Amino acid sequence: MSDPSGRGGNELLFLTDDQLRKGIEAMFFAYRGFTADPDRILSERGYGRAHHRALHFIRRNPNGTVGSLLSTLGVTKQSLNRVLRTLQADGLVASEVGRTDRRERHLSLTDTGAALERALSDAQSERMRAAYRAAGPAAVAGFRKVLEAMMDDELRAHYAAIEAKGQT
Amino acid sequence: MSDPSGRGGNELLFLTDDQLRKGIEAMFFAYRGFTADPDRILSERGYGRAHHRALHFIRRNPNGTVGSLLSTLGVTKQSLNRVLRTLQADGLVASEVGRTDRRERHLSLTDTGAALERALSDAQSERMRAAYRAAGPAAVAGFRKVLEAMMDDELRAHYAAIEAKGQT
DNA sequence: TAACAATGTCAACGAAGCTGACGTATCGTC
DNA sequence: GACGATACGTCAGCTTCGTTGACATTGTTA
Repeated sequence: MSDPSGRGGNELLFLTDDQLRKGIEAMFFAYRGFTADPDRILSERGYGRAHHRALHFIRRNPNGTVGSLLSTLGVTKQSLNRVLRTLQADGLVASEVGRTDRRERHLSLTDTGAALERALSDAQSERMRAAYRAAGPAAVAGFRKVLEAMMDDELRAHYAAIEAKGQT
Repeated sequence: MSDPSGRGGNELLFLTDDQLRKGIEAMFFAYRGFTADPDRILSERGYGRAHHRALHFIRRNPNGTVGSLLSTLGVTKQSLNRVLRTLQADGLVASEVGRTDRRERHLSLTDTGAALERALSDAQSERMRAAYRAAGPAAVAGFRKVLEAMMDDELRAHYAAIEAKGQT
């Protein structure tokens, strides 16, 4: 902030220890806000953040296999399976045997599943929208740029692949 | 939604559903990267993310009380106590009876505690620095702006109070 | 047919959050 | 000086969500 814009040398002012620390703390506090709204909805219905993530990425990649979901989420199959089992039992997620490879299971949201996903997504988007609006387009571009640079290489590949698929 | 971008008005393009979703996913993947490096160090020593947070904020506010730490971390005292107990037992954190109010306990890092905190902080800062450098000063300003707008009001107050204290 | 791959599941464990209840020391106030 | 509030610690028990390890089932492929 407040770049003294003096002259030459302190284009590096933003790499100060203090600036880095502020970034770290901002990330910490912002992530709490980021998850707060969906968490409320989820806990009302007896679900947790893990269910949210599963719903989100199933919607993002309908009819994707369990394996692909596993690798975007980055958890063990045992952990995912626990979540998936309850979502299927509750009729939010449907699983279909693969056509070409019958070992695979392809996951999709049922109508009720899609409804919950939408409720969660709306809550989170709403906060995002407010933040975006408050910060303005230029800030948003910077925001995305820094976040992308912060990912692990492997995660960035996932991210890029997902984003490339285009939107809704 | 999905502003057909008819004509003039798409300074609002950044508020598109698709843009918001990308922001959400970027946040998800970036946070994983954000915590990855410290997590590695911590698990080597048998600690978790909760210990990291405690060490971080104790260093940030040396001789702060347990209560103040409690409210910046936003967890219950039982949860914090479990962490604090091990950190004290391992000689990383010192607790001193308050001078004016003897009910209070004031927390500080010992030398070994400070050393671990520094190791964690360095790892995290390193990634932050790389991301900042890759994204550039303008992006960093935007990054911080959006993050601050994303916090809960109450958290933003905490954040502001902490940042106001100036740096190391 | 044999090897490998994709998935599901049982069991056990650990980290880290939560609620509720209770104890102790201390402060402040009537 | 007694009493209620405050700051902190702690016991017990529960939940979510991650982990490892082992094993079965079903299919694909060489």
